[in-house]
Parts: sequence; structure tokens; C-alpha cells
Amino acid sequence: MDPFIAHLNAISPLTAEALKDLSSRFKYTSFKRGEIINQEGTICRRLFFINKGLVKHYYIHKDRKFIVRFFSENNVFTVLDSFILQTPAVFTTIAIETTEITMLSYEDIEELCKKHHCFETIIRKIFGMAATINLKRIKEMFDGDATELYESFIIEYHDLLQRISLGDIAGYLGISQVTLSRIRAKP
Amino acid sequence: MDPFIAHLNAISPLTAEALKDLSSRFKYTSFKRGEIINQEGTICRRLFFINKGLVKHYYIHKDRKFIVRFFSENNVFTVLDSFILQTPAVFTTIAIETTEITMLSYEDIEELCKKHHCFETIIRKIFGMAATINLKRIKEMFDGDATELYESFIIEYHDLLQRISLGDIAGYLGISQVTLSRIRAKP
DNA sequence: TTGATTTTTTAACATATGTAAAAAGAAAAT
DNA sequence: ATTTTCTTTTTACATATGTTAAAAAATCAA
Repeated sequence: MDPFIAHLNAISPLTAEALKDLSSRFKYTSFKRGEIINQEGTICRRLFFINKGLVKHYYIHKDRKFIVRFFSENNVFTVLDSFILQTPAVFTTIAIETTEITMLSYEDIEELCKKHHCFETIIRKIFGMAATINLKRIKEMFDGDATELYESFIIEYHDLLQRISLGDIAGYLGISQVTLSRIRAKP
Repeated sequence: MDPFIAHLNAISPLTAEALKDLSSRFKYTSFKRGEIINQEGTICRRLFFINKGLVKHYYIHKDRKFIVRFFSENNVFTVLDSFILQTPAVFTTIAIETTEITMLSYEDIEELCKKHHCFETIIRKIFGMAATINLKRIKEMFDGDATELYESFIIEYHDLLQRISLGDIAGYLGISQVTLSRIRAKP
């Protein structure tokens, strides 16, 4: 079974009809390491599912690079605000590794939501989870000094650690790479 | 027309049937200044709509008080993660002013979502907006030194400024009240 | 292997912000 | 009006973290 379908179906079951309608709208693509998936300033018109690979959302502010979030295989992602409001993205999305993707357009999502109640339930839950995850991140950003941030990052992103550079980790934590090195250096 | 109904209907139109079902489930209550609406550690079982008043989500970490968000009249709120996952809240919700509320229980929301596609559409959009708002806050927290944070706060919360203490503003910005005073002091 | 490029660490210095405590000011209570 | 309480500002000091630059280590290409 297609992993994207399986993923959605696990969130909330799809009717046979919705499933058929849904699959017929899938588009497939892939991005090489370093390729831009969605550029800051352009509207994100798709919802993505990662079959394989690793992606980051980031932006530059005053010469510092901040990483909003990483997404890896078997996860849905989009540039949330840009997708929902259909406004220009304030983040750039880029492939950290070669990444294979299945996607749905904004119009397809809207149509599927309208036609299939079961699909709208899934999107409702996905957005709810996204809101929850973002809220958790706000709390983390408040809580910690850099050391704590790094420690919880290691736990939360344990399985991705080897695939993410220290520069990117620093960017995710909102600290300089120098600070990150200092933290790692101390016993 | 009931302001909560008007609010929901403006997000996405309700059918007459859904509207009737919905209204019959409303519960009303109010909280005095300083009263706890939902205590940290208890599951938040309701979605709230503020008819009048002002509320904050906060939590204590290492003796510092962080304010996650303010909510004022004509807005929906809940302890998002606690409500969605029905797990104990990590924030306390408290009334800053005397606050009048209309509310729906978790079970009612789930039932309304199941019975009325139009209602699920509304909740989908509310969660989507919540996710977007939280994402925006993450970006703000990254971006700014304390001064910038304060300046954007003044703009964003302009109409609530007189109703929020400087201590609470500092808590929202994640800085000490001393730092906030310093910022306000300089030309 | 060797050289080139990228990533990570280390050093020196400047500064923003936290902590603690006291003073000043405003609001509430009697 | 006077006292009490709460809020805000100010001062002095300690420290975490940013910046810049250079060195070291690791990775990649030829």
C-alpha cells in the first residue's frame, strides 16, 4: 500500500470512494541535496509527503540562519501559513538529502475536503497536531538556556542526529554555532 | 445573534440544522479577575469563547513566569494540546479580568464534527489558524532581541496594552521585568 | 595519496540580559 | 487621609551568549 495513503488512513479511516479520488490526484517528484522545494516569497501551493529524505524550513534574519523545523520520511509537511492562507512564504524549504515526495495541490485538498467528510477529518487532525507541535516548540524556546535546548533536541531528534549538521542544529536552537560547540565541549 | 455563533458562521457557514444542534449544547459561565479557568495538570475538556474579558495562558519554569498567549473578547481559545490530545495541561489558564464565557465540551465538539460536515470545516480552519499563529510566534521569538520583541508586541497587542501589566508583558516576551523597564527607559 | 573544501572547535573580547535588592510611584483598602 | 499592597523603575553585579578570527579536524575530489 502507498505509504502516504497508509499514513492518512491511520489518522482517520478513508472511505473507498475518498481513497480512490485521493490517489488519482497524487503527483510525484524528487529533490536533490540542496535543492529548493519552496522559496521564501513564493506561495506554497502543495501539501507534501516525504517517502524518503530530509527537509528543512529556514529563514535568514540579520545574517543569522534560523531553522524552523526538520521533516523526514513518512511525514506530511507544507509551509503552514503560506499554504493555509495562500500567501507568500516567509521561510525557504530546502532538501538536506535527496528527497522523494508525493504531493497534493491546495485546490485538490480543498476539493477533497469538500467532497469527503472523512478527508476533512484527517486534515482537521493534521492541523490540530501541527498547532500542538508548534505550541510545544514555543514552550521549549521559552524554557531553556542553550544547554537544555540542546539536550532536549538530542532526545527528540535522536534518530536524525547523524543526518543533521551542527550548524543546522545551532540554527534550529536559535544559538550560534560557537555556543553550540561550547556546550558540546563541556563535560 | 449570539456572538459565538456569528464568529463560527463567519469562519465557514453553518447549516440551519448544525446551528440548532450547536446552540443547544452551549454552556455559559464566568470567572472573576484572578480565577483559574484551567489548572496546569488537569485536562482541558472545553473549547471557550470569550464574550467579554481577558485571559492568559502561563506556566512557571525555574521561578520565572512565562506567558504563552493572551485571549480577549470575541475569540475562541482552549489549552490546545491538552484539548486535542485530552492530556493534562502544561499551562495554567487564568482570568486577567472578569471574563464571560460560552463553551462547548470536547465530546460535543467531536460529536458535532462527526454529525455536521460544515462544523468540522470550521474546526479545521480554527486549528489551521492556531497552527499558523503559533508558527508566527516561533518566528518572532527567534527574530528579535528584547527591544524588537517589545516593539512588535506593542503593535500586535495595541488595543490590549492598557489592560496588561508590564510584568505580564515581560512574561509574554520571555524577558525579565527589569529588562523590559530598561527598554522602556531608553529614548 | 594529496590538495581543496567544508565542518567543527577554540580563543579573545564585547554586550545584552538575568538576579537581587532597594527606591519610587500608583492603586486599593480601611 | 493614611496605611497597605501592588506595580514599576533603578542600581550594581554576574554571566551566558554573540561576534570575529584563526586553528584543527573531517570530508570530498582528483
